[in-house]
Amino acid sequence: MARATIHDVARTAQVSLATVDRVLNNRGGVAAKSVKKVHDAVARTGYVKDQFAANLSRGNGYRFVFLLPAGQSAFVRKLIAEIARESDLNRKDRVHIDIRSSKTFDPVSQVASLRQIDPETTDCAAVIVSDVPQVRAELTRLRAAGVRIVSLVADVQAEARDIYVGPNNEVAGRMAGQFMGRLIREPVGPVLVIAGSLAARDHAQRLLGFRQVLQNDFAGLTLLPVVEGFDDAARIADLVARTLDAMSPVGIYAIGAGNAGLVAALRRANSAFRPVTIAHESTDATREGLRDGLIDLVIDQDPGRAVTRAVRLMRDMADKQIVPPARGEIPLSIIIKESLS
Amino acid sequence: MARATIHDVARTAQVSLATVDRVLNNRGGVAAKSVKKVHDAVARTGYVKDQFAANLSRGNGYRFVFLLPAGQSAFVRKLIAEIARESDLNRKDRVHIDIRSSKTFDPVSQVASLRQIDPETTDCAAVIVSDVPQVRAELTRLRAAGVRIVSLVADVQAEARDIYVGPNNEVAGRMAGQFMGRLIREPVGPVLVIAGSLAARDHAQRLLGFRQVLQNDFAGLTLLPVVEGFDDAARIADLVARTLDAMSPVGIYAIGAGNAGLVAALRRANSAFRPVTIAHESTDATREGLRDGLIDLVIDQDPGRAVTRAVRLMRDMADKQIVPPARGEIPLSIIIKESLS
DNA sequence: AAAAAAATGATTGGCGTTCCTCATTTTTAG
DNA sequence: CTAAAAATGAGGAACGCCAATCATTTTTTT
Repeated sequence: MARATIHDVARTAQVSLATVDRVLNNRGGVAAKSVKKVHDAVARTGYVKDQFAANLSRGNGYRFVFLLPAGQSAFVRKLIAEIARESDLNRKDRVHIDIRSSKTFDPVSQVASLRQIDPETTDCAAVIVSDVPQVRAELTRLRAAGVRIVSLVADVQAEARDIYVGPNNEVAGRMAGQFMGRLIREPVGPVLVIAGSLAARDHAQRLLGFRQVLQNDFAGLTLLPVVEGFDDAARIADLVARTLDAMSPVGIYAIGAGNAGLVAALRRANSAFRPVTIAHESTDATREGLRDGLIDLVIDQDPGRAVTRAVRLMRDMADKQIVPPARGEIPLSIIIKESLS
Repeated sequence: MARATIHDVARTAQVSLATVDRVLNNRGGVAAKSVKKVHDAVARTGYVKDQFAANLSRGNGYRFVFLLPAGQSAFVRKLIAEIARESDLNRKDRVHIDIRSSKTFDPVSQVASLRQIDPETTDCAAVIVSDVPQVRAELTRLRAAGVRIVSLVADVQAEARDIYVGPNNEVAGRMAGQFMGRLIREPVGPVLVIAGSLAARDHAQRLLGFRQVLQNDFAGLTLLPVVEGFDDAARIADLVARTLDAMSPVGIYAIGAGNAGLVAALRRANSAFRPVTIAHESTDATREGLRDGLIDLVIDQDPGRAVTRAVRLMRDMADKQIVPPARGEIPLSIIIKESLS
C-alpha cells in the first residue's frame, strides 16, 4: 500500500483538499469540528507529510547559520572543517549553511554578529556564545522572529535557545575526577587545575564536577588554587613549569584549550616523576601528548558528531517536528594512547 | 542566486534537456563529445541534483532492511528500539525500514534470511551476520543484484559488503588492556577473560588487542586460559564464581554479553578483595554493575549512533553518492560510574 | 428575513526531476 | 550516394504538496 497523501486525508475526512491544507499548514479560518475531522483522518490514514514534495513545492530549502568564535584554535578549526563537510553532504537536500564568526569571549561582538542574522533568510542558527544577558536578549529576539536557536558546545539559559547540542560538562568533570583518582597509583598530594576562563559556562561546569568527585572519593588529593590560562599556550606552559617545580603536583587537569603549552612544559620537565595528566579535546597537541606518554587521558567531545547532530536537529526543527531536549546530548569519549589508530 | 537546475546545465552545455537527462542517468546512446559537454556544464554551473525532486519524481523512496540476530539479548533489543526510532524520524523523508531476524550464530538461518531479501524492492540492507563463505556468497549475490550491503557491528570480508559501520574492535581490546593495567593498583597476578564465542569476529579482535597491550605493557599480569561463555548469564555466573575462588584473579575482562551473570557472581563473592572488572556495552546489567562498584569500566559502542550512521550512509549510497569507508567507523565510548546520569 | 461574516469547495500553476514517446538531424555503413 | 543506424531535440505527464484565487455554501448578526 502506498503512503497516504493529502487527497486520502481529504477523502476520509469528508472535506475538501483546501480545508485539509488550511488545517495542516494552519492558515486559520477553519471551524473547530472540521479541524477535528482532519486530525482524525490524519491519524486514521497514518498520513505523514512528504517532506520532499513539501520542500520542492515551497521552493526554498534549509538555510542555516553557524556562529563560531573566531580564532585559530584547533577545536574551532576542526569544527569549521566538519561544518563544511556536513554542508557538502547535505547539499543535495537543499541545505545551505553559512559560517560566521565573532570574537571569542566577547559578548559585544557576539551581539553584533547575531544582529547580522536576518530572520527572513535563515531558518535556524547554531551558536557558540557567552551566557550573558545582552546575548540572551538577542537570542530571544531572534527566536521571536522565527529563527530556531541551537546552543552548541556551550549552553545558554534554556529560555534563550530551542535546544542545546553538546556534552554534559558536569559529567565530563566528574569523569575527569574519577580517572584522576584512580590513575594515580597513590592518590595523595596536590592537583593542579587549569581552566580557560571560569566565565565560560562549560569550563565552570567541568570544574564543578571534578571538585565533587575529588572531595567525595579521593580526600587525599587536594586542589591547588584554580588558575585561568585563557587558552593561551605560552602562558600555560610557563604556569605549568613553575607549578611543577614549586609544588610537585601528582595530577594535572586541563579544562580548556591551549594544550600545546601544557605538553611542551611536561616534555621539558626533567623530573623522573610525572603527574597524571588529563585534558580535553582531541587535537594535534593532545594526541601528541598521549602518544608520548605526557598526557594520560583525553576527554573528547567529537566535534564532527556535534555538527552532524546539530544539522540533523536543525532540519527536524525546520520541518516543524517536535525535538525532545535529550536528542541534543552527545556522549563524551575517552581517549587514551591505545585509542589512537 | 538560485541553485542550478538541469535546465541551466542544458543551456550552458548547448544541448537539449533530454540529452542532459540521458547523461546524468546514464541511459546510454549519447556521443562522447556530448557527454563531455554535459559534464563540463555540470562543473561550470555547480549543478547538484535536487534529491527532493528526484525522489518525488521517481515515486519510491528509500527501502532498507535490517537483518539482526534473533533473541532477547539486551544489545539486540536496544538496537531494535533504535532502528524503530530512526525509522520514525525518517518517515517524512520516505524512508521505509524493515527489520528481520535470523538465528544467532547460525549461518544457515542467515543465508535463508538473506535469500528473502528481494533486490527489486530493497535498496540497501544492513546486516549482522557471520563472516563465513556461504554467507559471503549470498551477500555478494545481493550486491550484484543491486542491493547495497552494510555490515553492522561485526564486519565481514571487505568484498562482501559496501561498508562496515561499527567500532574498531581491536582498538576496543587495546583500550581494555590499558585500563586493566592502570586501574589495578598493583598490576601483578592472573586476569580472567570471558569471551562469547571466539568464532565471532568482533570478539576475536577484542581479545587480540587486549593480549597485545598486556604482553607489552603489563608483564606482571598473566592471562588465564580464555573461556567461552556463549553469552549465557547462568553459565558465566558459575564460571566467574569458581574462578574467583580458585584463582583470585586481579582483573576480569568480559568480552561479550551475558553480563547479568558476571554481576551476580561478583555481588555474591564474599572476599574483601574485588578484581578490576571491564565489560562491554551499556546495558541494564552493566550499568547496575557500575553503579554498585562491581564493574569498573564499560566500553560502549552506542547502538543508537551505529543505527543513525547506518541509515545515513544507506541514504547516501541509495542516492548514488560515493561513501568513503572511514565514514562507517564509530568511536567507542568509555563509561564509568560517573558517566551515569 | 436580509445582510454580513465565516467557512468551505473547486481549481490552477508551479517546484525540479524522471521517464516516456515521437520527430528530426547527424553520422556511419554499404 | 543512399539506406540504415545513431544521436539529439522537443515536449508532456507524473510525483505530492503549496499557495493562491474565486465561487459557493453555511452560519452569525442585526
